[in-house]
Amino acid sequence: MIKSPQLEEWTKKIGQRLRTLRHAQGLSLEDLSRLSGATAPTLSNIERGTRDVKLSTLVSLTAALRTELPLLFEESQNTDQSSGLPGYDLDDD
Amino acid sequence: MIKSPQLEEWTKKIGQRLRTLRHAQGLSLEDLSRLSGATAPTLSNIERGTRDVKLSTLVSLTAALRTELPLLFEESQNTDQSSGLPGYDLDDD
DNA sequence: TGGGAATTTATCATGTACGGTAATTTACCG
DNA sequence: CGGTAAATTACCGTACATGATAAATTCCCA
Repeated sequence: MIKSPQLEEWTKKIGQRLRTLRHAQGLSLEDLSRLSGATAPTLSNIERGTRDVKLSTLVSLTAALRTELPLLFEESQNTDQSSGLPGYDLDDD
Repeated sequence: MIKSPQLEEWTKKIGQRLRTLRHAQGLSLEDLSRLSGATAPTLSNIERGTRDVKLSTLVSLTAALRTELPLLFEESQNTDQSSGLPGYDLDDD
């Protein structure tokens, strides 16, 4: 895979946003793994921007994080759903 | 690949937008193939929404179409650069 | 500072996106 | 209609995203 600067920018930006969203909800990689179906190592790679991620993966991750896909691409956004969320019930799998 | 309704929505929406953008610039699949590096069959599949496309592909396509990646994901947008474009010079590759 | 949780890294297997190419079908325009 | 361009479909081969799992590393807090 030839990695253009453009692609690198996006993979990093998207990864950071996913991690921010996950942390904002107090989820570990394993938590999100359970919620999304992606394995923890895969999530780690994606959040660090080392993967050429597929659309299907982004869709399932945004669903698991209860956010919208376009949020990952918006130019300037407030990922700030900082603390008080409706809340995941981690026992409900 | 398990295809959720969500994913299907996005692949179709993105495909349609890409095709609209391409047509708006009077490009054939082969034209865009030359500009983007993706082959014409691949482009055909993506535009018809039959592919779980990778981020790198979307990045190169939006670059070739001289548009921005977030445009593919925006909720309501005007893809309407209908007719009179600055215009590609197909000889300049 | 010690120890468990969280994350990262490392393997291996599998599925599939994508390139390349050719053949077929469809669309368009005289 | 007929013919050419455009698009779709069909193969094959390769690369790599991802799952599954385990090991190593880093984090963090009592």
